[in-house]
Amino acid sequence: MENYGADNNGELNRIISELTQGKDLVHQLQLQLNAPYSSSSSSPETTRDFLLHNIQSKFDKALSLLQYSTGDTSNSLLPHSNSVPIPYFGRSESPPSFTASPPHSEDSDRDLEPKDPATRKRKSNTPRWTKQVQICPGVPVEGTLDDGFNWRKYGQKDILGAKYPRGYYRCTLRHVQGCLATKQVQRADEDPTIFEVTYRGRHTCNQGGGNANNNVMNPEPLTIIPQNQEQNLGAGSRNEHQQIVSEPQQNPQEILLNFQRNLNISNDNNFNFNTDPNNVPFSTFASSSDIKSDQDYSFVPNSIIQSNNFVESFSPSYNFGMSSNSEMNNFGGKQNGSNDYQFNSMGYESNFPFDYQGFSS
DNA sequence: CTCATTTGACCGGC
DNA sequence: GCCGGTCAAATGAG
Repeated sequence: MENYGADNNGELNRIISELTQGKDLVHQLQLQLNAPYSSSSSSPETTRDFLLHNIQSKFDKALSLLQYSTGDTSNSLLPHSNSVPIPYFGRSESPPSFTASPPHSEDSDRDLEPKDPATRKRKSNTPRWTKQVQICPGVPVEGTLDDGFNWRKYGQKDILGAKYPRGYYRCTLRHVQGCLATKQVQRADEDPTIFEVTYRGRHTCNQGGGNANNNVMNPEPLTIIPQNQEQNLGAGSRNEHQQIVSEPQQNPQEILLNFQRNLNISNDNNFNFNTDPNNVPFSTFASSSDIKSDQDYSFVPNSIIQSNNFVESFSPSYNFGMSSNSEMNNFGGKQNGSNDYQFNSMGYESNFPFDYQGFSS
């Protein structure tokens, strides 16, 4: 589905070059980290910071090149990317023919008193955008797709004409901060490995490093990928765009994904290149909550598989801090004080709340 | 005990 | 009346 012309070959070489340099830099960083205590001229921290900065720069550049080259969807490196916004997505969505819901939520108690009629109106004119996420076949989906936000499932429904039920999620900070962002997740009929994630509303919460605006505009730039875990992707809040995360099929993707596979960062702060790429299944994104302390993690620049509209950069926000959100939404089990590695630039971990049972039935 | 998920029921648009 | 979206009690996990 992709045809790479001569121009793209040139771009591709540049991308490869950048990634290769980045890989070398990672290796250097690994040596730095492994070194007991180098008596070099500069302090270890300075050297590491320097290397880190360069690595980020290389990745950034490669991503920019990649996304620049994917600007033309006909030559897209993203098999199903669609740079065209799709304001209303789905087989059953109604046009925005009625007035907007008032800002207050629909959480009022329907049993105690009549609801404000408007409270249950569909949020038809709230921002809506869809992304498609493809998972690795055979890999359990029971985990999460990390989009940098914490979601809580509030419903699931069988949709007419759809094989799989649709899951409904809302921001966990809905009650705390009045964030009205919601999302719907549905497995595609045609390809069960593809999930359609429809986001509605903007995050007004402080998830994502406390910058709501940043949340709104930033899809997930970077996701941590524990090996042997399920895919963990999602969109940050951004007005109307579509994304697809797809399995590598063409050279550039393979290159990048091999790169991803080979680049790990382990929990002891060591960067590693896997010697065996087969060790890391593709797209084994995982719930942050599933991350075990002794696991290796793979950096995956989600931006390379995102909308063509973006030129993402690796944000150096490798926040290894703990999530302090008391309303953590850890689907598949609660989590209290476990290590939440925050690799999103938004500085927040979240789980993609897939209910595998629901989506696999 | 707390909190997230499940699931049947309800609500509102069409 | 149908259907999608949401609510909230029940349930279960940690």
